[in-house]
Amino acid sequence: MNNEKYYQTTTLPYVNANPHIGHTLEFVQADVVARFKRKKLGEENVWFNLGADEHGLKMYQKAKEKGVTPQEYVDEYSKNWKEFCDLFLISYDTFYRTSDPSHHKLAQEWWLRSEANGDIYKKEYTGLYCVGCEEFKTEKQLVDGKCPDHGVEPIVVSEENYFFKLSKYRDDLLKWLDSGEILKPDHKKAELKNWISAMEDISISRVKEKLPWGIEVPSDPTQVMYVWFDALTDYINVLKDPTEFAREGFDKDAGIDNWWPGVQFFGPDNLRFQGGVWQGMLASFGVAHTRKLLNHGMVLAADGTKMSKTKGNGVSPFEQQEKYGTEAVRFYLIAGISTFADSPYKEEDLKNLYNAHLADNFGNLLNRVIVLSNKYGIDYSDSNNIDSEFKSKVDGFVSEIESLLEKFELQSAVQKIIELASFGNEYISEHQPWSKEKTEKEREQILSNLAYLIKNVAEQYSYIIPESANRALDMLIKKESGVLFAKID
RNA sequence: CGCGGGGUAGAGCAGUGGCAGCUCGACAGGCUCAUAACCUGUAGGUCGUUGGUUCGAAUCCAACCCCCGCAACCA
Repeated sequence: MNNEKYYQTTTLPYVNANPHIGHTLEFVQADVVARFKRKKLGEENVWFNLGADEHGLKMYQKAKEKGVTPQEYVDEYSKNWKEFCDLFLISYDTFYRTSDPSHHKLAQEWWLRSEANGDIYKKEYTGLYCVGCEEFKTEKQLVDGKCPDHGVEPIVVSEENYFFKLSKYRDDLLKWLDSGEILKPDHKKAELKNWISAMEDISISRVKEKLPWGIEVPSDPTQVMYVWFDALTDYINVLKDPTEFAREGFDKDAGIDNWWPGVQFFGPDNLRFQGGVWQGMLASFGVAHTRKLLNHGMVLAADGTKMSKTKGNGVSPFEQQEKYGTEAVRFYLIAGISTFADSPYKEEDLKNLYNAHLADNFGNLLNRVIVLSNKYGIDYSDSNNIDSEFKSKVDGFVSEIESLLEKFELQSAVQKIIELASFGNEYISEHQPWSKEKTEKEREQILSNLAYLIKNVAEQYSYIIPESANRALDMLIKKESGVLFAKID
């Protein structure tokens, strides 16, 4: 029995944001790994967490605008996020919500622990405060010294906040980052280390009067925790108390020690939070650092620049899904988008890659093997008919694919799956089982070999396109010919 | 001189001292079991610019040009 346990989490999006293509990339990447790990380690040994960050000023303001309570507001939005995950077949085990009472309790416990370690202190903070926005502004946010939204000069306000001694952990974090292959991609290390070397203590609370929607500081009811401080603790809180957040049938044994340290997926803007702030917090809590930080790239618009609302060059995951289907989008995000580097999202590429690799290469191979075997009445299901040399070649591909997946090199892994399917097409062309010269015995061996190859391709594809891959296996077993992947025009 | 990444075929990328590669796209031939598919082959690149080191540079060094991200709700 394998007792290795694997835990991974994505970042928690602000719940009032609309899911965009970057979230889709992060979730799909994480989902592919989770599905792979479940296959290798067993369902019960894999835990894939996802969730929503539900506190903060934005949520509070939006709820007020809509005339609903913040809780009602976040309930609605969390539901949308879950639907988004379902739409893209994201097989999370827990969907964590920071507005949940159990999260409040646990976040407060961590606060007290950090405080007991002498890492939290009170300090006066002075800043430019816009009364209209009810928030502090930085100099750069101002236009001609005035708030761009309200056209009013902000006033200088001082308030007392709690601060976290992040600077205390600089050396610890720098040492940890050099202790192994912690961060992917490697070239982001310089950036992170730069930031860590200069990191200062951070404000981790707000005056409750100004921001009633948050978690109370345990020792001071006039203050609430700053969203980052509470939200980040989710990654380990869920391991303590998963009951409220788990999918039906979830029965994983809880406890940090069983599952942590885990693997974290996050985007480019989160590098300093996940790699710096959160790691400092973990050190303060006396909990191990993250096992692996996976920093995916940014999905850029087709012209290679950042997607933005003002430029109107954004790509909506919902539109893409409607246009091409869930699995085509999933496939493109893994096969066409660089796993760790910034990449442009081009619909033309999505179509080409889908047509070339799924319809023409794999889908067509599947169909031709089934049609041939039906035509000649061949049973390819007997594994004794598989040629051993052929089998070891296929197995070699599979082990290469798996070792790439172990290293989270998702795009390279798909390339290998594609190569394996191509090998099938080359093989069938070379051996021509349709030729009149072939004996039944020869046809049986050729088609058995190919059936074995197809089965393996489908199994590897099942992490990326789970529904189609299962359908492929089903068609193969039932010898049911047909078009599995229709071409996209 | 804020920090970091990048500039290689029409497109997306790999290649960190030894004959310029991969996928897609384009084109030609072959095959006919198959989804106008598949197989084989062809075309297409002064590797951002200039200078240097070297027997030899896409790769190392220097300077410069250009693009992108972060710094500012945002994966």
